[in-house]
Amino acid sequence: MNERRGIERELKRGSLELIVLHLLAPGEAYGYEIVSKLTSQSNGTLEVTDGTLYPVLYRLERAGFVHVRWETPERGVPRKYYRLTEAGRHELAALTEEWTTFTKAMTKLLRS
Amino acid sequence: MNERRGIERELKRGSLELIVLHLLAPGEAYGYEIVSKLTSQSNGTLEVTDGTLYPVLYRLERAGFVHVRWETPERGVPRKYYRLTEAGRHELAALTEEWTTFTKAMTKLLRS
DNA sequence: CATTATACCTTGTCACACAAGATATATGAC
DNA sequence: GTCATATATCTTGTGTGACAAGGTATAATG
Repeated sequence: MNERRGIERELKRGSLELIVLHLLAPGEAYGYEIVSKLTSQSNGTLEVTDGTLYPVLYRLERAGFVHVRWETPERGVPRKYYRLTEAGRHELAALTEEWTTFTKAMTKLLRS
Repeated sequence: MNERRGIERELKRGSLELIVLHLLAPGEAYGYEIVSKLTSQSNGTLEVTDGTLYPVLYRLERAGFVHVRWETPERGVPRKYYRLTEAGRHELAALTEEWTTFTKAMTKLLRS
């Protein structure tokens, strides 16, 4: 009881979209790949379940920030590849800016 | 239309409790005072409305992280003063740790 | 005396991270 | 052969918390 659910779940809010856009910046990637990458790195701090990621990707697509391409290999499960659009790059820049501003304000406060 | 609501609202999630605990660390304070302080400083980045803050304070009280004291001056509106408990100080330390870990992971990712 | 500032509280809305389910194919173990 | 695991996608429901928008009451100011 008293679960002590931690604040990581809340901390990710607003940051997750930025994380995904950033991961797509170097080139295209598919959903499962992003989940695996986030799970393996950063000691799981930025770990995300697939049930969380897929809605994010859908939102990004809906907003025009990513372009989607299906790839169906001769053997294997089809993959959905995501690639940043021009609008997506602008959004990435804007979110990075917002995130940095907020974090700087927090850091300044916590040091006072 | 297309409101572009920004991510600041989401970014505050999880951080706000930490902010309040931190502001109470030097000594007691009352709600309206905290709202004013946050509104005036940090270019409004960490600005909070009273409708947001009071529920936070209530949650902190409920969890035993703050102690509450009413002060009714001979003239003027009564104020509700909040002061950290020992459990509150531990929570402050724990949240600071969690926040720092998360932010470091994000910073590392964004630099890659 | 009407407005503004101080100081508190409540209700309803919205967004989103996540758990828990589901589907389908390929591979490896026994 | 079949049973489990890994790959890869998606959906539905739940809980949480920041906020808008309302409310009450007192003191100061023009």
